This record gives sequence, structure tokens and C-alpha cells, in this order.
Amino acid sequence: MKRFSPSEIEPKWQKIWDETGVYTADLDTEKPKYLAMSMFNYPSGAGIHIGHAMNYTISDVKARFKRQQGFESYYPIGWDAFGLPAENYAIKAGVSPQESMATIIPGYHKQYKAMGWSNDWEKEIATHKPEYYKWTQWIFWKMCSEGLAYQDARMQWWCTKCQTVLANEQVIEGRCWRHDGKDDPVVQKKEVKQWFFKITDYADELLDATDALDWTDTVKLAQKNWIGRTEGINIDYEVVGSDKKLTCFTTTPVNYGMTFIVIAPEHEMVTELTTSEKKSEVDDYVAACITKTELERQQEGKDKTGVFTGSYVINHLTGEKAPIWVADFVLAGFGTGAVQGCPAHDERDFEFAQKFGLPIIRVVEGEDGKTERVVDPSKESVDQVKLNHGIQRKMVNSGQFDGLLFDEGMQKTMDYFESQGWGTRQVNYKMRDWSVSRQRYWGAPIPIVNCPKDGTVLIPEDQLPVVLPELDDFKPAGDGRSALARATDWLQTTCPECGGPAERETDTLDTYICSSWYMYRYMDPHNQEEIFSTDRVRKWEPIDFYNGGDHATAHLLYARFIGHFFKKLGLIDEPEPFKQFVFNGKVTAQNGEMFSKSKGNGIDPLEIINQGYGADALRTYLMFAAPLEFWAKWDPNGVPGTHRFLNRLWNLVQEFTKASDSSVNNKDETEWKEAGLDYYTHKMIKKMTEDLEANRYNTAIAASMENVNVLYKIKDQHGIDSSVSWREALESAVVCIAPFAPHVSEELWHQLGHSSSVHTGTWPKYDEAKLVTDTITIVVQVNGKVRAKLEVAADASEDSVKEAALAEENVQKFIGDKKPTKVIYVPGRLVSVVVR
RNA sequence: GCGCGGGUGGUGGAAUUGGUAGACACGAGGGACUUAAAAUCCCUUGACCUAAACAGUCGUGCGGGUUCAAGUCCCGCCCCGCGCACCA
Repeated sequence: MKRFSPSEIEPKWQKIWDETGVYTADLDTEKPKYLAMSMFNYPSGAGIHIGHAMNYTISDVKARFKRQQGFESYYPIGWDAFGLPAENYAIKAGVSPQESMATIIPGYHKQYKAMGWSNDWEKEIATHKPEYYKWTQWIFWKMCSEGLAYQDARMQWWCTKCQTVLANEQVIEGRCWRHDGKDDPVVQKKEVKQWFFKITDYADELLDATDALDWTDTVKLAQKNWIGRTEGINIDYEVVGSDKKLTCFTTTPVNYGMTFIVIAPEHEMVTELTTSEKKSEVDDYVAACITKTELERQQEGKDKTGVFTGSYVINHLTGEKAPIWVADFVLAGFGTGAVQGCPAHDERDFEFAQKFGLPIIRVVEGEDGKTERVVDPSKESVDQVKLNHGIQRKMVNSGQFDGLLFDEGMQKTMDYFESQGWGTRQVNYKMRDWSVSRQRYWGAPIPIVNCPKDGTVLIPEDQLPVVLPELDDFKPAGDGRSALARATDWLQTTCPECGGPAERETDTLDTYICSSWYMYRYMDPHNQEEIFSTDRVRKWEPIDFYNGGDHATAHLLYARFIGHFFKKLGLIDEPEPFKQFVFNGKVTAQNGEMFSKSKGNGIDPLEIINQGYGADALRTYLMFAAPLEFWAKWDPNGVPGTHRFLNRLWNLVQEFTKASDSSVNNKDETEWKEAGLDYYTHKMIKKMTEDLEANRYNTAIAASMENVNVLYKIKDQHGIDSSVSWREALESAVVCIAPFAPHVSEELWHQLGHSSSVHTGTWPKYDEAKLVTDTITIVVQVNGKVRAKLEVAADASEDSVKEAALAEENVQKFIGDKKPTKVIYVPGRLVSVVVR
């Protein structure tokens, strides 16, 4: 009898799989396709840790399950190689990023293969190769020609450590997403000329398409919040004593209660609105605000500051003057950078009015005349009395709008303002355009030439790619430009327009562009003529299954944007790239800390595998520990546990093959039927099929374990022989655990006499007829408490079951001499007797 | 603060969406095999009560409610995690 030895069988099968190409997908197949993948891997030098092992195993299991079900299942592989971590790693290692990638990636190959992931290595891609980034540049080129790319000097988030600008999505709690530790610097604001993609043009489209996605709800919500659509009205105010107009955006024009205006310190009209006697005060305030970082402003919390400009506007409805203030709680980047203060109904306005003694007029109250939503001026404090259910808010002190319900009042007010020409309805978004230029070396060069005569000139399509030159010194210059500014030979070029001398753009493209379209390249990875063939993509789009534990907004939003953009160009049919997305939890150390290089607590999967437990046990444990969405703590006892389970299955198969070899006299098949081999097998198949389909991996594995336990029980009672029943039971057990434990199942499959792989087209269908039992267990409750259980024939009538239930001794005991007032029968489940 | 999730044994987690709470696993305890250990196999394992029970009591964060029946539904609290965070 052979012993279960993962360290022998795993490398053996990995080699055979490589040689026979079981995981090579035929992209032109006639079979139904399935495409599962996890988020792009970012090779950084440290190799993968348990967290990656978890991520990629999730999609690998799905890909394998579908491959076994007969789909042409494609499990692609590639490297998101450009970007800062790779560049920084190369700086540290003292080699070029090109060289460092050439050594890092093979290390990853080793790990991926050791994990038993079913990647199609023939179609491997890497974003730092010219044949890939040619098309990344082409996307920029296309954005330009479609009018969706533009250059603008703006105040940008700037990370002093990275020496580059950051997109809004890359700023986390006031710090760089790469440097978000306590000791890291907070991000600065710096005026930089930047390239932007007009993602805001797609805001509505992306928002509207969100609901229909089969995605983890929290991520859909995060996307919606990030896009942040608000509907309201822009109201123009006349500034007293001048012909100037000041425009405020509001969603709730409760203008009878509007008593002041506040503009952001960065507002373009600050100077002109400030009177001469207020000038020095306002200048000082504005100067102080601008030097403050966003984080400092936040840390100062809600303690409102501000200064009066000396100017007033006229309130259209009341004809009264309202003062214009400058305060930093108003954000320059949202709406018009100016808001109207309605302190009775907005918490921030209330605090501001309180602090500076501005009037508070209540114009909304509950129908009962008492409850109000935000603020009660009579108490002079923020009153958080919530509206009782059923009590509506209505307008008061509001002239012609008095008595209207709040929502109606708002609409009527907006109608009125529009009819008077005082304002226009307006939709705003929190989302900003995507800043795509980075002042770093290790990225795809922006295909632009700066010509003294023609300005910024787009490089013609047929001259792509602009190849990134290899440099000896690629550290940032420190002046805000990338190392490419020093690559004179490369930098000096001729203008495609006039042929005169010109300089290349030294910024490179944000790596998020590389990762926002890679899924389409997977569908046609070797195409030299075009970004991909539309026919190919039509066959393979969308990604059927996608998972990851990060990037709820950034990457997923950008990828959707690119999808919608491609759709508009007619390159693809389905604008949404990811049909299903699972936002999985992560694995943390036992103390709950994240695994990381800096903490030195990372666990290399190879370490676990080489301890002798093997990749199968590791994979199975990772998928068994918790539901996919849960965060799991690493338990060193977990892998030995799943190893034990696989070993139990292994030993059963050994006993079976031994029985076959020694040609033991087989028992009659009906005995095995009565023992339940068939029944339990089909029960397991059903449960595992449904759970794998619904991404409930942990309970799928539990079903397999339960099945193996049952097989041991049957073996104990009836023994094991080479019968068809035992063969089917064991083959099913082996086939169904294959997505989780691909090596041991392949080995056992062959031991059972098969010569083709267990991994293609083997998934069994369960037979409902085999799940029907002769008898069922019925629970009997008396007054809601379980008092007896009885076995009845599956087809027993309601009356006979009730009768049998009432006849139970323990049931009678609790009924006593009273008479049941009610007897409820739930078919196949229980009888509930009510006695009063 | 706002918005989402979620509180179940010593631990990770099950529970067909109102129908036997604790599947499966880890840990713990006991037994078999062994000169011994490891490995393997078998049994026990929510608490209480009990000599034991396939006899009973309690039990899914807390307090109420609906129901023959509540982990699951409703109302009010407490706690934890995540996301957004002065977005007008």
C-alpha cells in the first residue's frame, strides 16, 4: 500500500501537466467558454505570500470546477510589472527594473506552479514589454483623439517619498497609498501640469450600470459613493453694490432660511469680493488655509473657522442682505466652491452660525410642529431628534411654500427659481477626472512631443510604441521630473508636425492604465496588429469570475471606464468587463496583523508545501477556513488538518485498489445500495456542485469531508471490495475534491485506472432519484419544544403522521390529560402540537 | 457623523431564508495498535442536572414583541469590523 506523499506526487503531476498542456485553452474553441481570474499580480521581489495564495486559489478553484464541467476554461496569467514598488525594488537591488523583472518573474513562475494553479502559460503577458505597452500608449492616443484626454495645470496630491503625483483614489487618509504608515509623510499639494482622462464624462453611465452587476454589495456601494452623484440647483446671487454674480450649488434650496454665504478659500472671487477694510484679515486667513494640508484641516475637526469678506448678496426670496464669508469647511473642488448657509437645517451651517453669531431661521419642521431633523434653534444646539416614522417634514416660514411637504417644497422652489431666471438645475459628482501622468521612470512613456512651435503634439499612431530607454540612473530627478529628463538621446527628437527639434514628454502613464485593460489582452495576447481582435473578445467577454481583496474603487472603476470606452469605440460588445466579482477577505497573522515584508511575519507558501503537507492541503485549508468574504486568521494547525483529510481519502483508495488486486469476493450490489454508498455519494455531489457554483467553498469542502467520514463508517460495517458501487463512490469523491486538491486527485484518478486527466470534463451529474429515501425523520414538538422524533415512510399521509406523532409516549406525557387545540404538520419536517 | 456588514461552544465556522441550533474542522480528553514515540483508527466534547439516559432545564450580544414555532421577522439599546468622511 502506497503512502500519501505530496512531495513526490505534486512535482510529478506539475511536470506532466506542463508537458501535456492540460491547461492550455483553445481561444477559438466551439465549446462554451469560461474565464476566471484574480486581480493582476504585482511582482515586487518578495514573492507571493499566503495572502496571494488565498486570492489566486479562489479563482483557480473556479476555473478548475468549470473545466471539469466541460467548459473551455481559460485561467490566464500575467504581470503588472510597471510601477513604483518594482522601481523602488530595483533601486534597492542596484539593478535596472528591466533586469530585476527578468530575475523576479521566474521566481514567481516557480511559486505559481508549486501552488498547482492551472494557468495557461502559453498566453503569459507582462505590462512592461513593448508589445504590451504599445497598446497602453495606444489607449492614451485614442483618448486624445476622442477628446477624452487633456492637459491641465492643477493642484495635485504629491507624495514626497514617491516624488510623484497621486490620483485622488491613491490618497488614503491623507497619505500616499504606498506610504500610509504613521511615520510616513502626509501628502502635499503641488501645482503640476498633468494629463487627465475625462472619466467624469462616463459618471452617469458607470453609475447607472452599477446596480445590475453581480458584485459584492459593499463594492457596488463604494463605487456609487465614489461617483457621488448629487442633484440640485446652481443659484446666482447678485453681489450688493456691484454687477458681479456669485453662484452657489445646493441640493436643498430652503432659501427663506438662507442667512449667509460661504466661499472656499481657493474660490476665484475671494479677492474681488473682499472689501478694502477686510483685506488684510481675509488675506491672512486664506494664506493660512492654503498652507495647511488636507489632513491638518481634518484633524482640526469640526471647529469652524472663517472670516467675513465685507460683501453681501441679496436673498431673492426675502430681499434681505446676506453676508459673504470665507471658510475652509467649504471645498473648492465640489459644486461651485460656494455654498449658501441655511443654519437651521444643516449641521455645518449651524455650527458656523453659532460660532459667528449669524441668524438662524427655521423653515422646516415635522408635521407635529415639534420634531425636526437636524437642528433646533430654540435649544441652540444640534438636536438629533429623528423623525418618527410616519411623520413628514413640511415647510414653514416660507411664504408661498408654507405647508408643502419638504421634498415637494424643494422641487417647487427649484421650479420657481428657474422660472425667475435665478438659477439652473445642476447635477454634480464627487468623482474627478483621472490624473494619468506620473513623474517616474518605470512606466509606459506618454506618446507626446513638446514642440516649441506646435506645442504638445500627439505621436502618430503608426509610430507607437515609444520605447522606454534603459537607463543606468533611473532615480527621480528631485525636481518633479522623471529620470527620462536626463536621457538626452531619447529626449531630443523631432516634432511630427513641423519636423523641427522637440522634446519628448518625460512623464509616464499611471500603472492603473496598464491594469485597466489587461483582461482584454488576455483574450488575444499575441496580437501584433491591433490591441485585440474584436471577434476574439466577443467570444470571451466578459470575465465570468473575478476576485480580489483590494481596489474597491480605483482599479475596478478604471477598468469599467475602459470597458465602456471600448464599447463606445465599437471594439467590444459588452461594456462591463467583470460579470461577477467577489471581494474576498484576507488572511492575517494570528494576532490579526496584516502579513507584510516590513513586519517580517510573511509566510511563504513554499515553506508550508515543503514541510511535507503539500500544496493540496494548503489550498484546501485556505478555502475551508472561512467563507470567501471573511477575513481569516492564519492557523498553523489548519493545514495539518486538511492534510489528514486528504490522507483519509488516499487510504480509502489504497484499500479499494488492494481489494481489486486480490480479487476479493464482491458482495452483492444491493447490499451496498442498502448501506447507502449511492445515496451519500449523490448527496455529496449535489451539495458540492451547488456550493461551488455559489462560491461557498468552505461548505463544499465540509460536504466532501462528511462524505469521507461516511465512507469510513460504511467500510467499518461492511468492508470494502472492488464493487461498482465502491468504485463509483471513490471516483466521485476524487473527482469532486479535484478543484481544491488537484495533485492528489489526479494521482488517485490514475490509480483508479484512468489514463486521461481528472481535470477535464469529469464533473459528475447528480441524480435526484438516488436522493429519495424510503423513510424520513419527523420531529414532534409540543408547545414549540421538541419532544420526540419518529421515522415514517416518505410517502406517509398527513393524517397517519399526525396520528403516529400523537401516539409517541413522550408526546403523550407532555399533552397530559389536556386536549390538543391545534396540530400543525409541515410536510417532511415536523408535527407541532399545541396544548393550552 | 453618515452608509453598509456582523455579534452563534475553548477556537474557525454550519444552519435548506421561520421548522431538530452548533454541520465540518481545530483544540482538548479517553481508548486501540506499538517495546516506545510518531503516524493511523475508534469514542467523547455547549452549559447545567444526573450513576446514566435516545428524561429534563437553560442556551445564538442585551431588553421587549409577533408566531404553534425566532439565530432567522419587527421595535429599542450595546458592542465590533469595513467603507466614505465638512461633497452643501
